[in-house]
Amino acid sequence: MGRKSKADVRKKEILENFYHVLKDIGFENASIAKIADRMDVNPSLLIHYFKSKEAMVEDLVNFILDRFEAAFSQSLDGVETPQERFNHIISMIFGTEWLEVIDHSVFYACYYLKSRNEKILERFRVLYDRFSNFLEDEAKTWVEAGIVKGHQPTEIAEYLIVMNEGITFYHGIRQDKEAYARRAAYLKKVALATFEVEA
Amino acid sequence: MGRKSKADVRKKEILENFYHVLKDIGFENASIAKIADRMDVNPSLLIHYFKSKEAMVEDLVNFILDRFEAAFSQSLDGVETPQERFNHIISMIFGTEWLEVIDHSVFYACYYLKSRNEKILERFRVLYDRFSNFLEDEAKTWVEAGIVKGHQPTEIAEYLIVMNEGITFYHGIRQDKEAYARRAAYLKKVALATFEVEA
Amino acid sequence: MGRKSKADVRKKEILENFYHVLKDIGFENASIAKIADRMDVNPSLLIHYFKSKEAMVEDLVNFILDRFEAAFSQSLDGVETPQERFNHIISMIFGTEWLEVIDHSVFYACYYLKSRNEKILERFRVLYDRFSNFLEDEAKTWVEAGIVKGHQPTEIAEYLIVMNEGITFYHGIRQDKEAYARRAAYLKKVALATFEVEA
Amino acid sequence: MGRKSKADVRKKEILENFYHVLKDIGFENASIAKIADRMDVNPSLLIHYFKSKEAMVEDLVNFILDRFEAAFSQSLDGVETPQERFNHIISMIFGTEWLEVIDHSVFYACYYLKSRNEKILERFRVLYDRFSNFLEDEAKTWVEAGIVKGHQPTEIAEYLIVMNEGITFYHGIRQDKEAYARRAAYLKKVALATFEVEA
DNA sequence: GATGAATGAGTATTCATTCAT
DNA sequence: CATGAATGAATACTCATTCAT
Repeated sequence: MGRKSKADVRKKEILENFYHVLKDIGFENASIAKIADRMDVNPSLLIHYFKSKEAMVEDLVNFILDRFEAAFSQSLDGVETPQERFNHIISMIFGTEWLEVIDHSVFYACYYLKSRNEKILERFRVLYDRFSNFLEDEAKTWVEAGIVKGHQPTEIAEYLIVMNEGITFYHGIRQDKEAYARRAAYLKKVALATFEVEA
Repeated sequence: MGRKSKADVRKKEILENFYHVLKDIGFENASIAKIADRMDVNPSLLIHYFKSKEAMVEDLVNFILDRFEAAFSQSLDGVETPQERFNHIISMIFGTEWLEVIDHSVFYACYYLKSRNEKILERFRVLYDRFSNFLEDEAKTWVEAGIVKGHQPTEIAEYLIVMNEGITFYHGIRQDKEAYARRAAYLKKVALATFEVEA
Repeated sequence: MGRKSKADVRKKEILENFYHVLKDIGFENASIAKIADRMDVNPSLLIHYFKSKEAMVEDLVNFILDRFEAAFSQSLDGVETPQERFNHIISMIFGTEWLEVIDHSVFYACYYLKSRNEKILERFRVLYDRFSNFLEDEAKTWVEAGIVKGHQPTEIAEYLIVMNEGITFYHGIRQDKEAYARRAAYLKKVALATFEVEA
Repeated sequence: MGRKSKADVRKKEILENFYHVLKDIGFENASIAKIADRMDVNPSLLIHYFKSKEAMVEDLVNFILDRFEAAFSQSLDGVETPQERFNHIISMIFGTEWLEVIDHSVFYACYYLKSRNEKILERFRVLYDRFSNFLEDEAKTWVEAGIVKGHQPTEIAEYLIVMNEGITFYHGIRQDKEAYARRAAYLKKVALATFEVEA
């Protein structure tokens, strides 16, 4: 009902290009002119669609965080039993595909921006609220099914999020695929032990 | 012959001001002119000392990461037995004083910069190498003293770092002191269980 | 769709002002800001049209050398017989109107620039190629009509150019109208003798 | 009597470096800092010796024009009979060694400057006065010796100067050694014919 | 919907220069 | 003699933005 207006398509296109400019030349060098250059259009066209750069940045954060959610929920499509879903989610939390959804540098640029812009902070909160609620809901089924023991669903959710963020952050410095794999494997093992999961 | 060099003192002073400008108005709004304004000196003086803004940013990262190290090692001064050191370090990893050493927004601005500047990345590596080695050395004494069981020193070090970064990152979004305390307490409890520490 | 382009008109206007700034305050003092000041517009408007100062300078050289050509060919309009054209051209080569087309100081600033900018050098080459070819073509008709004797058209062309440049250069130092006239008269007489022209 | 003060030596050294900076990066990019860089000294030292940049530029022009005179008179050392001196001077006027004394770009930068600085103009006048007087004196001996006929010494001097400057200027655009040689040979032949010199 | 003109504030950096040491 | 601190004005250029077309 109500197909996307041309403006929405154009805006998405612009954000796509914005993302790539950020990836290519960095947050500090990105500008409306550079994005327009990349798209071969006039800079004022971007202002026409977004009113201001700030609004554009806010929309970009939405755009990027949406991608995260989409990638996450998409990859769980069709996975149905609690046990399967548990395995799948654990694999993702300690896995590497995660990192390829959004460029590391762009993601942390957005994360930084949350400290400077209330709307962006709010958007991050929504994302992590949803993520946390989602994991909590999942954890309930795991507890009920006896897959994990001895922990509250809320606790499980937070544990997984913290682990995931910690690994990602650390990997940003030690960009070594093997070390990442080794570290992730160890932490996954620890997590399974913590939740008393049987091998 | 020649005028006495004030470079070291002056540079430090400039970096101090740079840090506060970043904290106050953000990375994207900070400029040489703004720092100079704050110091009531001429902008070209900053260039005189640092040659370029890029060099200045690099030095700033050093300055900030040095502070971290200093704060950490200082707080352990005079703590001597393995047991006491273990308690102390665990308290810091899961504690809150950590967060007050450097402004959250400034820290993540620096973290972001590492993706764009090889020298900054290297500086981060050095910091985490040292941190990791330090924790590893500590962990050896804990293992030897039978305080922690069933894990390699390297593993223990990485576990603690990942936990600490994950909590910090997450707290950046959920800036709620009570939630932080609850979460940290839970994760600390889990950590102690993982390492089979007796209460 | 889009706003009507004023670029050609505006660019010419800017170059005109650039020329006058150069004439008034010299190459070493000329700046985008000074030109903009003179035009009562914003400096960034000049960048808007020329992209960079270097491009602007290149266009200025074109603009100035175009003027030379225009002045030269214009002054020959309607002069038709070889003999009349010969007289006219000799008058110009050894004449003074030449000097008033472009300010001496600006011309030599451009000439200097050719050593530093390949495009400008090329533009000078094109000018002198055309000038030389033009004189050669004229010289052919002079030889055929028996006006000049004993020299190849190419030689005649180069002789005249060298003479003209030499006189101009020398006059730059000895800025004395009478001395110039005397010198030019003498050299013209010599030239006519060289080419065996009957008085 | 009175050996050169250290200041004089140092000043010469600075001018030497100034000249090379001009040659390497051009008049528009040269600065006191760049010269000091090249010499590995402090910029304020150059000001210490020359009081201001303008004075430095003026001294540079002197320095360069002195070189010209020195090169010219040196090359005539020991050449004694009028006929020999005539041959020698004609060779130089139409020769190529001339061009190698001072970098073309630097020379025309100085020539340009004469339009902007009265002292520099005056220095050029002195040079060409001397040059002209020198050639006039020589020409007298040539006339007396019957080597050249039918022209006044003053005329001969001016003819030679104009020719020389014209060739040099033209060569700046058509930087082709062979074309230069051909052109110079032709103009030399014409000059000898003009002065009725017997082969 | 899209362009290009125009602005005005801002950027980092360079400049010549002065002065204390 | 020489250095380095410090200034203040200037540089080309980029920025986001507005507005007319």
